[in-house]
Amino acid sequence: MPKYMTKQRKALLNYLSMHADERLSAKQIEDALKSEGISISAVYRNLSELEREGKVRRVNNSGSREVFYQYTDGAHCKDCLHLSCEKCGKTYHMNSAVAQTLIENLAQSDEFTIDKANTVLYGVCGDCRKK
Amino acid sequence: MPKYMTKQRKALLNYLSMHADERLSAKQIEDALKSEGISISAVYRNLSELEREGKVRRVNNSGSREVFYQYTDGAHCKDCLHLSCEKCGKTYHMNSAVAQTLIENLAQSDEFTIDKANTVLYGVCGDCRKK
DNA sequence: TAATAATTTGCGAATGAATCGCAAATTGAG
DNA sequence: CTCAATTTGCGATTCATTCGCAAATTATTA
Repeated sequence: MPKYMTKQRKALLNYLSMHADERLSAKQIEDALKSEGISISAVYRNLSELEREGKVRRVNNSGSREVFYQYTDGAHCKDCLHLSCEKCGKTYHMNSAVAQTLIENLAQSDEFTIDKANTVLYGVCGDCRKK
Repeated sequence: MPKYMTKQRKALLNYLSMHADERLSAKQIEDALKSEGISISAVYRNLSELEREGKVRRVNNSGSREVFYQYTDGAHCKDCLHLSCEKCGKTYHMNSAVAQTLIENLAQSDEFTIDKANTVLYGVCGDCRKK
């Protein structure tokens, strides 16, 4: 969709690809790219663009107004539910049979169609639990 | 926790109990109670208070900054996951064996502990699907 | 019921993320 | 290299939420 590959966009894409599946705030990104020379407006504009293209997803903890962005390659995300660790913010991709069963079961018995793209299960991941 | 039962708090509680499990924005509540005489500040303050008491829950769609409040009696919410309809905003309480299995399975195989209080599955409910 | 102390209210100001408008700079095609 | 289209950065704006504080309300005690 973007017509011109500017240095700001290049820097952003580069940074995002280094941090796939992490939850990053706009400010965090701006700070990280400060040295490359990028304004907060450009950060927001490009993130929105990437969101439209389906490469970036906006997320936040339930009930919070604090928004994060996360870059996903997308390839392996077609059919999985997402788990988000409340401690470290990392996203895990779940594509187990159980998840599938849950989704199908809901569709049939409860007549509720899960929107996989927008559903995130919150909790604490194994790594963080051990600490 | 509140010491004094003011008319504003009474009006708010009354309104909320009439709309249990619905997602209401602060503005929506303010508008509805305008005639009773309540300021937006009082709406926010009392909602926060109720949230601290566990009677109100803040929610929003993933990635959105738009916050809603929903009143829950809480009694039947101990062990269920929540389904939220993206069309009508209604919340459904799911306590099926499948959900339980999903949660236990994640805990064991993936070592991910679901935070039931903060997890909402998004999708479309049966009623809205039919339309 | 009147007096009093504590709490809560409403207002207006302050905050902070995100968006907008626009002139200036950058990009890439020819 | 030239030029039109696109993107940038800045500053102003919006909008939900929070804050500070004086004034009003509440409940208690006499």
